[in-house]
Amino acid sequence: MKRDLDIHVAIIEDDETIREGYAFLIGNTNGYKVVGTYPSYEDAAKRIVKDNPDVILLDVELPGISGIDALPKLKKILPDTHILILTVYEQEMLIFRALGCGAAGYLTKNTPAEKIVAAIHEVMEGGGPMSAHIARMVISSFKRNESTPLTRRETEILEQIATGKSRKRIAEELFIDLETVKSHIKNIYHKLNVHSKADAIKAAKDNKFI
Amino acid sequence: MKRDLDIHVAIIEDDETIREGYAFLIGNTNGYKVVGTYPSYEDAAKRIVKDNPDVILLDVELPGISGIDALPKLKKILPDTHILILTVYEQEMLIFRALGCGAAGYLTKNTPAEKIVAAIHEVMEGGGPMSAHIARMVISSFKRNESTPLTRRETEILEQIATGKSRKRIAEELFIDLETVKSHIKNIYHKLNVHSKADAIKAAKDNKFI
DNA sequence: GATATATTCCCCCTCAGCGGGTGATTTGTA
DNA sequence: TACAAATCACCCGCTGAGGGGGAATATATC
Repeated sequence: MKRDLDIHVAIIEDDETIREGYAFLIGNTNGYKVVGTYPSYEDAAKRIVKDNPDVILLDVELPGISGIDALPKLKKILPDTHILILTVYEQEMLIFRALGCGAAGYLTKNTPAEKIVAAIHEVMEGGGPMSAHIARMVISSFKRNESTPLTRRETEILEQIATGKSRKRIAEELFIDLETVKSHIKNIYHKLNVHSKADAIKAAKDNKFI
Repeated sequence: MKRDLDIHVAIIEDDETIREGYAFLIGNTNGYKVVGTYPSYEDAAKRIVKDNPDVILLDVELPGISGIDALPKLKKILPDTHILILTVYEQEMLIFRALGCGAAGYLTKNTPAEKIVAAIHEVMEGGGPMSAHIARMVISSFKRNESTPLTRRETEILEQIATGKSRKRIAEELFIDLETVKSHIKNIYHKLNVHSKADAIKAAKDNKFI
């Protein structure tokens, strides 16, 4: 067996039973090798660079520095390593923050063992494994509200406003008069019941009109 | 067999071979029933409401109205139906537009048959099935650039600017002086080589600093 | 201890932009 | 035909934005 071709996996997880369970599972799967298991980020930081894993399974609820906070630090010392979040939490905040910090995937702990191994493989192949509910939440974050009180033109102009453009510039780029833009903005404010750009943007974003 | 408990599936796909292939595959899987197959949106529009599917497999490259443009129309006449995009294209634009229009999942056509059936099931269970590469692209869209020329405070303030807030309001909300905010903004503009809010927001977004 | 860098605050200046009121016209579409 | 959407007009007050200086604190980093 060519150990060089194995996918090197590291596990950061405080619960010993779970940690050793994953290690056993992955270590005994052909093509995978566990190069390190650590109960916390602090422990991992000492040895993980020389262990040099291809993929890290990272728990979120760790003692000391949380998994989320550890993520950017790990990406810094191991830029080419893929990090898979593994957690019981399904809070949007955590998910988006993790993905924003460069997590390659996000799995919940009820994920069956064989799926975790498959996810590691998927990550190495350029995929982005996610648990079903996570994926739905991620997709939902893209979804616009289909029932907006704004007309098409109003929505368009509000989007321009949200990019910080001045009304004059919007007018120029849409080939309409400044007065027309002002008119639209006035109508937008009335419909959204706001009195400033910032509040309009916030209201529209909260309701996913834009 | 209780037909009422089957998942009702409709297929909109112009290629007859593929369409009938999917129909055969899904129709012969226990728990699934194909209630309609249509070669275009125009054809589907006539009958799909009374066929009343739970899930629609929607091709993107359709004659006449494209699948993407058909998506919002279908969501309008069948608000509770889940729509799965099935396509050969992996263009970001298309993907995000489809997800923004309320697609429940996005599969590429090289997806093996059994995975498509699994995806339909996943959609009904509240999941959001995506092909591996699609998922990675979606995840990447969340990812920030880790190397920004801006300091933490500058990034924070630029984010506030991007929400349309005035400098005064930002100062109040961050409990700092207006002059401090002005100072930071000046530094941001210098670093990004811009001279207005709009350009700063654009430059930062393009480079994923925010 | 010296050197940067980040963060904070201060003064000056000009000009364009913003928010709001009250209208009208044309163009589709139901 | 009646309605909504989109366009343009002219009024007003005022505050906000952008840019020119400079300078005092930390807090690292060397």
